[in-house]
Amino acid sequence: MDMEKTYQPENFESGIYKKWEEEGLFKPSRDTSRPSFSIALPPPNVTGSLHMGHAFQQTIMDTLIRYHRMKGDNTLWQCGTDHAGIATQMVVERKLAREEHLTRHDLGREKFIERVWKWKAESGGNITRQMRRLGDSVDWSRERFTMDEGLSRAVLEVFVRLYDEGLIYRGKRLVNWDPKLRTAISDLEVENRDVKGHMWYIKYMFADGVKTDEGKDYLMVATTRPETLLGDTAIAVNPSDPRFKSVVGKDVILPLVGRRIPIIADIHADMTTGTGCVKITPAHDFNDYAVGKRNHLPMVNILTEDAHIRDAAESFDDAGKPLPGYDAPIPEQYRGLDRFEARDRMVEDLNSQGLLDHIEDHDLSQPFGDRGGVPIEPMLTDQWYVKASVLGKPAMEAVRDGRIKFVPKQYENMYFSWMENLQDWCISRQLWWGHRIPAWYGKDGKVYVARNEEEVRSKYKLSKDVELTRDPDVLDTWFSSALWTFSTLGWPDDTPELRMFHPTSVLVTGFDIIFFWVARMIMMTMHFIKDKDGNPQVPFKTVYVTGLIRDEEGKKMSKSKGNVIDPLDMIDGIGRDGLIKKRTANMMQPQMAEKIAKRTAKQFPDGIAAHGTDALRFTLCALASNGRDINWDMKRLDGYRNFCNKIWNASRFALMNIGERKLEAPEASALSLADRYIRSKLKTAIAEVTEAIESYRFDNLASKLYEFFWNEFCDWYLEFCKPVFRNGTQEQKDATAYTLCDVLETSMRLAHPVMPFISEVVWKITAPMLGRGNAQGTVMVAPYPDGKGLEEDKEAEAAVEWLKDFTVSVRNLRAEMKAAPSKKLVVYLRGATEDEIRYTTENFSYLENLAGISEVKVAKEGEALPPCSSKPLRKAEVLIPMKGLVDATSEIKRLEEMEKKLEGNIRSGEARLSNQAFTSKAPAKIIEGAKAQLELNRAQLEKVKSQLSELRSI
RNA sequence: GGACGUUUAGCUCAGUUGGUUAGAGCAUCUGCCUUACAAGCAGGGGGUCACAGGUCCGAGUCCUGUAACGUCCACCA
Repeated sequence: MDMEKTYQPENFESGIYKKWEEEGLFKPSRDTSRPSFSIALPPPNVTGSLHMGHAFQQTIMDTLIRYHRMKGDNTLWQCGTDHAGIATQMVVERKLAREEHLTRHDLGREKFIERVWKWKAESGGNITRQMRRLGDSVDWSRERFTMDEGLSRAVLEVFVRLYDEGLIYRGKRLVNWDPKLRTAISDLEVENRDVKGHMWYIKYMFADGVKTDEGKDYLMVATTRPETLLGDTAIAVNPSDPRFKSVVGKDVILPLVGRRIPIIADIHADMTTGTGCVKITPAHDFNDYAVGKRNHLPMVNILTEDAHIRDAAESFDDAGKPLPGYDAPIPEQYRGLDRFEARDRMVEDLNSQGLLDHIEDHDLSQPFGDRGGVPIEPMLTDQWYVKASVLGKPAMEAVRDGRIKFVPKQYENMYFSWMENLQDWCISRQLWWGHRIPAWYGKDGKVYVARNEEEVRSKYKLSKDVELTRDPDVLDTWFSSALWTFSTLGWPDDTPELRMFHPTSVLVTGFDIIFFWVARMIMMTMHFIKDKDGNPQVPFKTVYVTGLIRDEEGKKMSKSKGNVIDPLDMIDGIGRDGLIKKRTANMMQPQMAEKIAKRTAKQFPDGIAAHGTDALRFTLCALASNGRDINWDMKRLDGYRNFCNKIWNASRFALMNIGERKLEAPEASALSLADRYIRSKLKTAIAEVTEAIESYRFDNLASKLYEFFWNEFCDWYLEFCKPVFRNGTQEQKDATAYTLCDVLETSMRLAHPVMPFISEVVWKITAPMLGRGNAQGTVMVAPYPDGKGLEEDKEAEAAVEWLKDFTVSVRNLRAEMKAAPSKKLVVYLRGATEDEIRYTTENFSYLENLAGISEVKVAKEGEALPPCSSKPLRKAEVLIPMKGLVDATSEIKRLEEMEKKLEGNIRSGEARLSNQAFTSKAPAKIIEGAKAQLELNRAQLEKVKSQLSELRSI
């Protein structure tokens, strides 16, 4: 197999993946004698596309999966996609509106759902294609979709069981209502945004001629939502507020409406806020709802489901039962108006009637639906709820006692603080795309819950002629996601997979869905899945929480900001115009397009170059510092693409020098110093890399691989190999060839979890040369390096460290003397130890090349040398005759600077060591170190001084 | 209002239970097309570790406080 001269990943990555997949290598071994390792992929939106966050998380998952697979574990990466209720429905609705000018209501439920399935079929393959390009080794044969038959069965099962246990109930309550999507949403889906608004001060006139103690014939009420006054059913004052004590129990006249409402005393009213009087609208405000319940106030709903003023209000009692006797008329002029239009009209009318006292600017944080993007409206509706408080207790316990660990740990705080005051979870959605709620209603409104209509009739003993209608609502998407770890493994059946792979090993996800998903998964799983002793099983043992990937300025990547980069464009590259087109297509605010196009053109004048999958994955790992958001940096990606290129070329070097042939392992005695050294370093690198993976430090994993391969293997070892291949004996050549190939092959296995493709290419060439091929012919299932068979060799390391230091000293001097790189130098070494002299002379062939020298002369102490430029090296000294290279004056100047610096070091060292407190309290090791350092500095100073006096005497 | 996080070189970030003179990549400067690699090689410059106190022989690291930025939660008549 030939390696092309330059690294071009696009030529081989896709082909390699295809082969792996075709050969079924992503499936678990099912070898139960080995530990199981499993990850459930957080299911991406089925019709979505891959963004940087996915690429990041999936890289980490794939790295873990590949590592464990190579270790021989029975490894499963369970994948699949989510139906993403609201998101997907919205996309299809928008498409429908754009292309056919239709709403879903025009089509009707059945036809609409057909369209969604069609859309899924068309675009559902997008994200899985992208995952393949990323190299994800997921078991595609087990791919699931949350609305599959199997998973839907799990959803039904869970719902029915929870209902039968009394943990799911239906009730009329105030919920967060999205008027754009016309559905209830959970409190998690509400996003509070700071907006500039107003506070309106409105006079509510007393009925029956009542006056306050101050003699006013009205109560002043401050509100940010004047339009809701149509639904007011009381005014509240604080029970201990002296200003209003005398009017409690009296009535005021509701402005614009004329209805009488009572003044009540309730602690909700704060004497120091606003005017002290607060209007109570139980059907349109969460606090007021609580006040209404406490005081048994009627609740008056004045809004339609798209937040227009109703033609006639609906009245309920405090238990949510219709209250036809309560007459809450809506003045004709407001009927049918949008809520904000109605506000304007009413404020105008209040003003003209002299009931508007004044308006103040007011900053408030307003709730918005995170999907629909419009202000949500608290709305009185019938919804289904999960009693989260009951399920929450064991879920909290599992994290508290360590059965589930968060990495980084600080996210546990976030989890606890949310779990501690867990609200019941509203699970019904007034959508069409999703799992339909398995509840049926009789004509009398009675509720029956079972897996299907047939079961309802037998379970509740209903005869055939009882008419039943099914609840039209669907479940919150997160309801089915919460079952993901076990529903994908075949639950409610007791499958071998469930026994083998549950609990899963680790969950990799973003902090933004800890509440939405992680917490609910823990609750549901622990309630339904028990181990063989009947104890609740956790869904996963570790939660690895990733930060967000932001753009280079630290801004969130979003379509509307036009700063998104598709991970695939970094892999395969994209031209400038293509990138601009992508970023400005289908914009919600087309006016932004021009700005985005300009910025993009400026930032990427030549588009984005192809970097390959391995470089992208390596970069993502390198940037994955624990618990931090990542500001994406293209330069890092460039740097790591260069690293791939380095691996490529080092491999080419090896093949050029060895040739593709079978290699025999040499006797230990045949190994050169460099061979011993690199084997020793490799052993350390293996230990460090393994430790990094095990502790989820993917940044360390990347930097250890990088350091070893580039700074040790390439910068030094390959250079050490050159003279051997040029001038060595056959035996020396063979030993070095073997070591070179061995270390390269092992490095590829070490790197494979992060860089699956380039490691495959190089491994496939090198492994057979060493007799390490496998039946499948892939590094994917080759054993992960464990360092066995490699020896730590302190002596070789020490010798090579000396050779490196020596080389660096000579290079330093050469640069300072401005000697041409091509000029071979004669170098004197003076004052070295016996070992150091031996290292130098025995390995002169290495130095010749690395330092560009023709001869090393070992000089005795006091021996007269020609005038030299010199540099202390440890306690010895390296000298190069300055003749023709540098004059004495500048050399003296350089040495004087060095002298100054050394003297400074010595002074501070002496001060430290003469400090009683230090010598008596610091550990011996530190004191020894300080002494050695001082001694070294003194020796070096002595060298510098004598050299100085010698030069000055010329 | 409550909680958490961040602040280290021009930029993006490491820095372990406190221990000699604080690191990497990129950028920058100098010199090199040296038969694996110019996507490279060799060498250099660049830091009051946000600020103020404290503990300690010793603080980037521990404690207290301050500031700026960020995130989450709660509240908002």
